[in-house]
Amino acid sequence: MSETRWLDPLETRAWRGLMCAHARLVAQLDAELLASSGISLPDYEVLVHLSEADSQRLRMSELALRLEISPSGLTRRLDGLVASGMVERVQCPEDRRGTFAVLTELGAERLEAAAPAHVAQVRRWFVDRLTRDQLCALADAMASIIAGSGACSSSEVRAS
Amino acid sequence: MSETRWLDPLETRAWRGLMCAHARLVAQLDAELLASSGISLPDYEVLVHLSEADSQRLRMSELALRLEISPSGLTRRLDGLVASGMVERVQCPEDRRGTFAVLTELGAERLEAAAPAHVAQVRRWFVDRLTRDQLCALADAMASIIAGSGACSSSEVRAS
DNA sequence: GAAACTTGCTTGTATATGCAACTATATCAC
DNA sequence: GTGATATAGTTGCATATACAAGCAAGTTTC
Repeated sequence: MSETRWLDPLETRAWRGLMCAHARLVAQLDAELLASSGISLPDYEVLVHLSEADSQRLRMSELALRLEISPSGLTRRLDGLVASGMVERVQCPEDRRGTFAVLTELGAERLEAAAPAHVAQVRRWFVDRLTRDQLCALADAMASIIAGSGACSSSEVRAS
Repeated sequence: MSETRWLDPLETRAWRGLMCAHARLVAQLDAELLASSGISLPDYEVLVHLSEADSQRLRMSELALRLEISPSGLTRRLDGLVASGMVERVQCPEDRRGTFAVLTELGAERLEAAAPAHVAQVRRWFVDRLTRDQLCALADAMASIIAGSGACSSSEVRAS
């Protein structure tokens, strides 16, 4: 075992900065989204993915991959969204084990109502703090990390 | 209310990329750390912060700020670390409401044992995927975001 | 210096989220 | 086709984490 190569100051700054910035952004955006539209950030992300999908529906397994959460986590998250009428479960006709999560009319409306304020907050706390070059460098850097990490749900980052 | 200015492709790529890369990194590193040393990533972070502090101790409130978690979350996290003997609680003599979390001998040993493998994994999944320029751009970008967001526990990012 | 307020931490409670086990269906091997 | 295996999703259980309320010790106000 060779001598450990510790992180130098720049590496540390980048690593801790990433963790800290993420925590701040998520806390801020979740709180604001909940206050402005009564939808949590995780729920919002479900709605966004469904709204972008063909026929506004995705298989549970595919949705879990895109959201980076466990299947069981998604089951429970969907329970909540179904209870509030924003999503429906529809059995997949080709594979009767499978279930589609389908965005409802109400879900689409709630999303449409929530989105402008949320996007404005993403701008405020994230996009507007960075130059165009920084955004580009950041996007490339994140793509490298994602490409290096396990099974990349292909559509995760390239989409829209 | 003006027309919503949606995120353009680059902005979206940066934003989603950040969320996705973070999720991947945390999942990967937590699993590996737990497997290699039986310490969870959140616990490891507590140990790191204490090890870097003067006299290997920090007030609960300060530690919670640095870790970006709630006071109650820290109380419970510390309960676990105290139970496993890696941290002690010591009443603050100047302010008897206050408590110091103090790294124990055992905690320092466990941290020292865990650190090399963990740092190697941070290199593997994060540092090594980026060029020096990317690391620098990332560190600066994250610093801008953190500076823009609420009360920055001053030491969070500049330290080490 | 006592009442009102603030601060530091913990505890009650609610919600979230993952792993492992389970059920149901599909696919493969022969 | 029947048994073995694999896959999709859900559920039991354990753990995590936050908010709000509570308690104890400082601080301020008068």
